[in-house]
Amino acid sequence: MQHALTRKLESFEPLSDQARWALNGLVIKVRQVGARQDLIQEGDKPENVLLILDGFACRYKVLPGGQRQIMALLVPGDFCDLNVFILDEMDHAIGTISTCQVVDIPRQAIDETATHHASIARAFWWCSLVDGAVLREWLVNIGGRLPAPRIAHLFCELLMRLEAVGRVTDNSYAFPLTQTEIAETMGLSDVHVNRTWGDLRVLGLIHLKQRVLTILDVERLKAFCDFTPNYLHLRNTRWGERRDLSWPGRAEGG
Amino acid sequence: MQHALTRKLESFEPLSDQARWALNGLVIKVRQVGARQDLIQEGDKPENVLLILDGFACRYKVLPGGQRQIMALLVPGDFCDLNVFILDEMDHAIGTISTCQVVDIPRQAIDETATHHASIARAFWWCSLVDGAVLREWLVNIGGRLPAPRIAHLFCELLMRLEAVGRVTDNSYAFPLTQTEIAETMGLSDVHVNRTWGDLRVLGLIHLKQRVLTILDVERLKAFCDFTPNYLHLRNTRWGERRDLSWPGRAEGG
DNA sequence: CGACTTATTGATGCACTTCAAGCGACGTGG
DNA sequence: CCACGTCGCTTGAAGTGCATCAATAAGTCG
Repeated sequence: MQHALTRKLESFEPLSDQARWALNGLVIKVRQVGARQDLIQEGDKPENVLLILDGFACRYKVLPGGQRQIMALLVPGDFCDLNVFILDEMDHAIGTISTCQVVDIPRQAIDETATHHASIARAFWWCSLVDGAVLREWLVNIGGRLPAPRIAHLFCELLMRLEAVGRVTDNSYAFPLTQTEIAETMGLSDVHVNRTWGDLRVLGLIHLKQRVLTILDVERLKAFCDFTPNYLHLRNTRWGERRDLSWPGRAEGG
Repeated sequence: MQHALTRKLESFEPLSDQARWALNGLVIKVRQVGARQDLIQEGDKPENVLLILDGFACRYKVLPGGQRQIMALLVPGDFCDLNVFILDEMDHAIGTISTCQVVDIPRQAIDETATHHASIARAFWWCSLVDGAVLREWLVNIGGRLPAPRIAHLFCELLMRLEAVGRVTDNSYAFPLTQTEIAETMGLSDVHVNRTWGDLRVLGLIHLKQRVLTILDVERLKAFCDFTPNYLHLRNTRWGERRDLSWPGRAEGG
């Protein structure tokens, strides 16, 4: 079975067998990390690139008041930082939310793979750009949307991102965040997240049981929060419009 | 006089004369754009990279309710999008705030310059990474800080970013944003921005006159909003800690 | 089973939004 | 040259959405 990274990259553009094989070559040294552990701390200077193979992690900063702000959720197939080594040191921390399977990929291996496979280099670029786009959408979400659609938007986004890596069945996916952690990502109090959550439940939009979230009515949830998936730039999935780019045989260096 | 881009890149690492010369070669086809004009619209597929040489611009999205959310401020030396052409189309718009001088740089020219000058390629990478870091800090700002420190933080960040491109004198810089535009970046109402602004003024922290903002007490303003400049990853300016890389005589062309 | 974390609910208060009106600066046209 | 419109800033008043504090219930892990 192909792992999350390959699936994700192929939601951008198809890969040759050689490219897929090269990607598999990156995934050695898998390790298991428990929930709520730091993978990287602020001030670190990581030499390896981290890849999340399974589980949820997050980027976060802690404000002087002690409150934590989560800035991004990392799901299977997501890189922690493809090119941090250019910077002097990490300006934020990365921690697990659930138990995670993490891969340490030497910087050199990334570079070499990208050099030998133009399609992978392009796909890595695409990852970085989409990460930025997601971040911008989060800013819009927090800055501009009311609490209920704000939370709903997160659920919609995760539905699509997890779908792209094969982690969704029947509009359900594993959702390990506590309400407090949702509050930390959404700039709300945990109490208010709870009440808003209740509203969404009453509206018949979502259902949560044993850390599995089910979207009861995808279209209604999307309409509820004005979810527009263009910022995820998926084009090769059932959500992304499949464009007629008709790759003329991809010219893949193999 | 060297332009903003060169200055900015040199706040990351020093450049050779050849590299500086190559950068100058990118800056042809300068055009003037009036205030409050769109440079790029959502859905566009730009072929050129835009560089802001002078003035303020912003990234923004418009929510269905009609409200605008500004997601980033672009100041002299900032690229609009170094690598958008990998994506299918723009997921947000870019518009000017003040009158701007903009350069259209063909994608090919960017690629060639980066290929021939490793230091420039690295510096371009650094630009992208810092853009992301700024975006994350904005998320923390909007999600976690109260209105007064939130606005103060913006002023601190602009002070340093503009300082890096030589647009600050005596802790003053041109500040063309209206209070409504500040509100649109901060996720606040314009009325509340006005009141909060008044608070900052009463505290003796800032002073605005004829679109020139003066930070009256930089250290106090920084302390007020817990400003930590590490996320800007400057190391070659008077703010960034100068690391003992021992450049043999700054090679400051001037 | 007992300790601890997570979810839920109530009560209280204030920070922020919204609506609304007035003011100064600026530009335009009669 | 002054009347007028527009735009940005300022201030007031009113309502409420969200945070905070607090206590209980439900779930989870040893």
